[in-house]
Amino acid sequence: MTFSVAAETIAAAPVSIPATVAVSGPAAATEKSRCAGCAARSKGLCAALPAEELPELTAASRTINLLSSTPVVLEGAEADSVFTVVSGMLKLYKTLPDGRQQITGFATAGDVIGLAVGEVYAYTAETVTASTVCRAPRTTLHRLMERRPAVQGRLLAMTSVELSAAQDQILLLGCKTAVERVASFLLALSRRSRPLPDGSPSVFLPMPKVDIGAYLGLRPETLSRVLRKLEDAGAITRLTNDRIRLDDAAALEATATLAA
Amino acid sequence: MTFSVAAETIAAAPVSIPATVAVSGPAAATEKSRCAGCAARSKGLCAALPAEELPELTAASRTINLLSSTPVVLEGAEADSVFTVVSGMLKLYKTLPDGRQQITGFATAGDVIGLAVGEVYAYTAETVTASTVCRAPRTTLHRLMERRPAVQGRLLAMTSVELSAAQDQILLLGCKTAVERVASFLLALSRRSRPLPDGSPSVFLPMPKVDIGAYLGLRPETLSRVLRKLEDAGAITRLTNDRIRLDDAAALEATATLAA
DNA sequence: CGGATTCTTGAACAATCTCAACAGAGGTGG
DNA sequence: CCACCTCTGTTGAGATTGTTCAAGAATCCG
Repeated sequence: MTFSVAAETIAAAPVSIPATVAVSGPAAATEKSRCAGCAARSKGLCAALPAEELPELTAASRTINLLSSTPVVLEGAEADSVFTVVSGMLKLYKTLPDGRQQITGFATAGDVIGLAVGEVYAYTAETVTASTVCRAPRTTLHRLMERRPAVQGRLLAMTSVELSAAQDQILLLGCKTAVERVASFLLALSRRSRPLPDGSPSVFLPMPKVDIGAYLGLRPETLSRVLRKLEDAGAITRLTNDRIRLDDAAALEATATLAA
Repeated sequence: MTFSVAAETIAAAPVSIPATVAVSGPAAATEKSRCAGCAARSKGLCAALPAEELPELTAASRTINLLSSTPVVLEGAEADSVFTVVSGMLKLYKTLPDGRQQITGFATAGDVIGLAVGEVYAYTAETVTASTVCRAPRTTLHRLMERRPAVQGRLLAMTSVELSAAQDQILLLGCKTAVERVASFLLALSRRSRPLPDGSPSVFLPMPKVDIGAYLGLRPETLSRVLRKLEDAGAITRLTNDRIRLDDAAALEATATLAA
């Protein structure tokens, strides 16, 4: 269940977009205001755009609503578009020839997807929940960067942060044990979440356990066992299937072996 | 291999530089020509600099010669300088409180070291062979980027390539077996090396086996066993302790389970 | 040439994975 | 609104991979 957003439809489609509920160009809202009223206006790359650039971007971009489990970019496909996540969550992953998959990250509102070094996408991006993304041609981004150094600067900053996160993940995958990985993961997520009404930190995990495992380099069975262990130790409580409360963040930090 | 971004120069010295063999300011060569004649002039960030920027860079930077096993930047220390590797090889690593180390990459000529997202370095960089690096104040790099969008663009490109490499490493650490990791590593290195006189590809491994292990998420014992296995299988030949010839690159590729 | 470090090899051990079965959650259709 | 079906998640037991510990060999450097 998703719904459409706005209006026009030009939409070239190099990457197939199955399960799309709606593609919207300019329509519902005033064309000129689509970007201005966007939920991601103040995030990611768009935050670096002055208001006067919005009309061109609005004209060049399309908002797309997607159901869950829908691929947005495919590893190896020609990289001609970039996407900004407006809402929802996507998983980014790489696949080995024999089918093994490694999730390199999860993208949420404001994150940019589809930046490629070469001609093709380096990873596949797929929605894990119903999501809204905004597509723009790669050329538009390039033009914008030439004209606005601030955009390039913002992109550099975002890429640097991602690189730093990737190196943390390398540390996690290369050195840490299963429990340490899970504890680190929960803590990292909790820093980006709002605490529960009662003040205790919690994390929202809309993605399936297999995906969390694929992100942490663990099998879902192992993840399940580790979560049980943490729960038995009183460090966490599984409130629902997709929400965990951190009862003892200090204990988690102790077992997470955070970087020095 | 990995790397960092680029650098420029003025020279303050927040990080101690033990074992320095020689620090050279403007002196050996004509001051105005030091950068112009630098071995890294056409590499990394410097490649994006027009000749007219060189004098300022030369004035702001210092060339430093270092023995092996010498730290250049320390994880957690104030990040006020950036370095460009002129020659030699450095290892970049992160350390856990209990001493476990994960090497995130090796830096060679042209690579930039010390770019930080925040106020402090995110990793330690240490020479693995005697090396020459060029130090510049972070502020000089920032000034240069403002004045020359091309420099920022180059930095973005380098960072993007690094990010892509980091994601490949995440795939390697998260999914691959020991043999697959070693085969992938050897192949990756061989792509950047010159083949032997007889035409067969080979790789130069100046770093100790422990470091290769720390890069691949393996113990040195495991690495040793894997190399023996590959040698027994006829895929490689260990010419010397630091040079391996790839006798059957196709077999290595088959066992490397390269990304799709 | 000698001491020390690095590398290699062996054997036992531990962590994680694999396989398999069951339980629970969510969605569908009656 | 409930029953059914399927997919996801959990749990157990055994198999594997890679690690740990320890000793011997090779290499490096002075």
